Amino acid sequence: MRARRANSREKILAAAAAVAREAGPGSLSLEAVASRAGVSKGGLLYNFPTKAKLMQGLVENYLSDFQKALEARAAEAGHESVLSAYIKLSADDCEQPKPSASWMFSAIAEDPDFLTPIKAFKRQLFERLKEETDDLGSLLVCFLAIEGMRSMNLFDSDVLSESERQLLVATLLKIAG
Amino acid sequence: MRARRANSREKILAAAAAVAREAGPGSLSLEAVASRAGVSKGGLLYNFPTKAKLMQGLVENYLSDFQKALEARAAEAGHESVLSAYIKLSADDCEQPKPSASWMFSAIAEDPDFLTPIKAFKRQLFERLKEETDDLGSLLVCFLAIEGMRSMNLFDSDVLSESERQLLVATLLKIAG
DNA sequence: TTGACAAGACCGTCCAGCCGGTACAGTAAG
DNA sequence: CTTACTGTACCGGCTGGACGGTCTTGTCAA
Repeated sequence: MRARRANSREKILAAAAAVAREAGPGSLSLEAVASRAGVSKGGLLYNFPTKAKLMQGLVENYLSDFQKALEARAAEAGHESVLSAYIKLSADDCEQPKPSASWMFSAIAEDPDFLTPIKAFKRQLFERLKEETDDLGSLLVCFLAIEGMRSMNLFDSDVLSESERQLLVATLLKIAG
Repeated sequence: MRARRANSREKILAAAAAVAREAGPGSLSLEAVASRAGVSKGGLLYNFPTKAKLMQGLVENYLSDFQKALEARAAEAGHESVLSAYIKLSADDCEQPKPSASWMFSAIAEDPDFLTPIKAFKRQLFERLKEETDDLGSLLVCFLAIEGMRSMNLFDSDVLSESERQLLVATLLKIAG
């Protein structure tokens, strides 16, 4: 299990995300990822026997990172609700001009089912948010607005200006109470 | 311009959307589209000399359809605002369980720039909505929530139940005033 | 007959996955 | 200590197949 020089697995995952972000989701080939990770193609295939496994690894990595970040935010003092934590986390995520998850498009092209765990995660998160409020309408609006913000970031959409995004987040936090 | 049997161009566009929707965005090849459209590959390439042109046609077709539908809604009696029309139109669009625009993923994989006209269109729409209200915060929330709803539909996400979506739309219409 | 349009074989390119190698760490017998 | 063996981590050339785009050969309406 231990790697001799470094953890190739993580390097490869990071490289895959970088390639998709910088060269476009259509350019996410095994060779490109291997080269970017400073690993040979054979080495990549050793860690991820198949491209599907690589995609799966990307999804799992993304989800566990997200989970960790959300938990950290929610545990911070001064957060009255998980929803607020989610809003702030998403706002920070969308701060970055470059979409960090373009690899999702590659995954969808490969097989739409790769996103199933992400859908399940979102539903789970939604259920959790439902438990801490009695105003389902407001929650829905907030939840979907965040979804919209994330989606725009994913599509690298500069439809909203910086100040508009800030106003949006402020308004959402007010609604969230 | 006139076609001998039917309008091949539209048939091809529809076939492309159908292939992306049913076989997955990764399966949108020229041969698959041609076959689905009941046209030979040569015939397809006659109408769209290149795959890029086909994608472009898909985008333009989508945008003009959307524009027409929105204008029709906005012109209907009883609509007090374009925002309401946009909300209702989007609600109806998302009624269909199958995402009608999976081809967008193929376009992104081909070249993310294909979506530039869509971004421009959205910005334009947003500017238009801004002019009919003085509550920018509420508009942002509504606009992004719609974006989120559309995004979930696009990703074929069944995160929200039917009744939840209805409540969402009702709440949005209330916010929109 | 002609020319607009369609057919599909064909070519070059690209890529996922395979496979035969290499290097090295740990183990253990002599 | 040394030699032989084993399993892990990684390398990179190869191949078979798929796909985009070209080209030649039809075909049918006027």
